[in-house]
Amino acid sequence: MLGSRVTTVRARRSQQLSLSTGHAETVYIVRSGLLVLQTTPPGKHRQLLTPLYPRDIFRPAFAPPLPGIALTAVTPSELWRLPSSAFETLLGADAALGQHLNRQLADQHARTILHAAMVGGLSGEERVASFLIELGLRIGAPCANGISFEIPLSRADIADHLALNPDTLSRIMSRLKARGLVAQTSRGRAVVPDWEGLCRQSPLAGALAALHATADRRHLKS
Amino acid sequence: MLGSRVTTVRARRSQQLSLSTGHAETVYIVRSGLLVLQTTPPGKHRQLLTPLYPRDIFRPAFAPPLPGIALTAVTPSELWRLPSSAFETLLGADAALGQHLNRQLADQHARTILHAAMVGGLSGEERVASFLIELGLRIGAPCANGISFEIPLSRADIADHLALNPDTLSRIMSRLKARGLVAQTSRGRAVVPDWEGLCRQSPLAGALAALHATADRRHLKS
DNA sequence: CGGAACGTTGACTGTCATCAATCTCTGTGG
DNA sequence: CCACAGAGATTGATGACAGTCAACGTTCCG
Repeated sequence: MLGSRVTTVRARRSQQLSLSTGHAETVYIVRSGLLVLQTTPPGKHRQLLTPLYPRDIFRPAFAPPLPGIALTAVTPSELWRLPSSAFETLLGADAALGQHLNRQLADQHARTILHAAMVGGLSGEERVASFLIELGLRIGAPCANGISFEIPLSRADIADHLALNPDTLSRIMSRLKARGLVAQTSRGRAVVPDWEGLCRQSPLAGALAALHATADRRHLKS
Repeated sequence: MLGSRVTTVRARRSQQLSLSTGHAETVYIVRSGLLVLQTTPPGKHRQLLTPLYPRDIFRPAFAPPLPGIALTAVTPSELWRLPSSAFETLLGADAALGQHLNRQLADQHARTILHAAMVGGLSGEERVASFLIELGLRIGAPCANGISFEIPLSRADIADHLALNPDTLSRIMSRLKARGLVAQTSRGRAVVPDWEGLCRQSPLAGALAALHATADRRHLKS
């Protein structure tokens, strides 16, 4: 019934999606790929505020009016775009669907709060551990030596997400590698040989598992 | 029509509202007062994650499953409590009302992201300035010497909200006072003689104004 | 093979947390 | 009304952690 109002949008790596289409607000729903909401204040470091995974819902109204705010694709992505009026119809149309969407929105809200708790309360090392745990839960797959996953973000991206300096991030990663908690196979790919050990590095591991573990990844919840 | 399912709840200062009522999730709507979502991880500092102002909506699902998470009243507060099923009926029942509630939820989401940007990207002094701006926008009133408002939180509360140490916060406040950007009349009450000057201390002043200025406080937006 | 982007590492600097001593409010009881 | 006690706030000294700058190493591209 809403088919005609839904557009499929494809975004290349680093492509930015417009947030302010003026009067008619649009809603995006991520189908595949990874995007981030980022801001670049003048004279300050860029910040990656919120990662968006498949099934996540994004409305421009979620983005505070910060200078240089933009929704950017980290990996090639596919999204649905629909007018917010259509989205709100969806929320009300079918009770089960509406409940599901509300649940999804609440989850995303909780993830944002969790990120604030991470950045505000944890040391650099704990933040990096938490980030690796999040990635492992989201895109990790068990392999011979442990849990393996692609790291789709560059060093600078990760640093900007964790409120760290790229140099500091590099040091922390070296320390984690020295302690055998992570290993790097190739550029942009990591293996976690000791998942439990990594989880012990982050006081928020439990909350991360609750919010990021999907049905097919419960094996990581330990 | 939903009257029978809405309960009015009163909370005293420091009173905690239960988050996990088990199966039937409840939704709170703040009528008056000020509350915060806080967490107290074992062996770590408490964190005040999100302040809740009148008209704000809170669902337990917004709270990530952190250790010691609780919704706490900072000042005596009054809330409406209703089952989440009733809330979702509200969302769908009336298009205008649903749109308004969705807009409110999006605003709160944006505020949470903004807080993460504050804690992650600003120096201690900028964070304190941002906090004072937020309070001024929310509860400030013009008076003879500038904008005046009550500070409902204790020093330790503010520090936990801004991811600062209470001692450091005290130092920063002293510096701001020395520069004439804030003044204290009595305990727990502040006056901002130079609103513009204070806004210049925070790179996020504009975003704060957009998200916190209510219709009757546009005079502060400058 | 060369160049550019990215990552690593060391030395130094600045900011903020910690600890401890002192001071200031506020409420209470004599 | 004053003295006192206790909590909270201020301030100084010190140390740990993360940011900055700079040099060097790696990877990936033409």
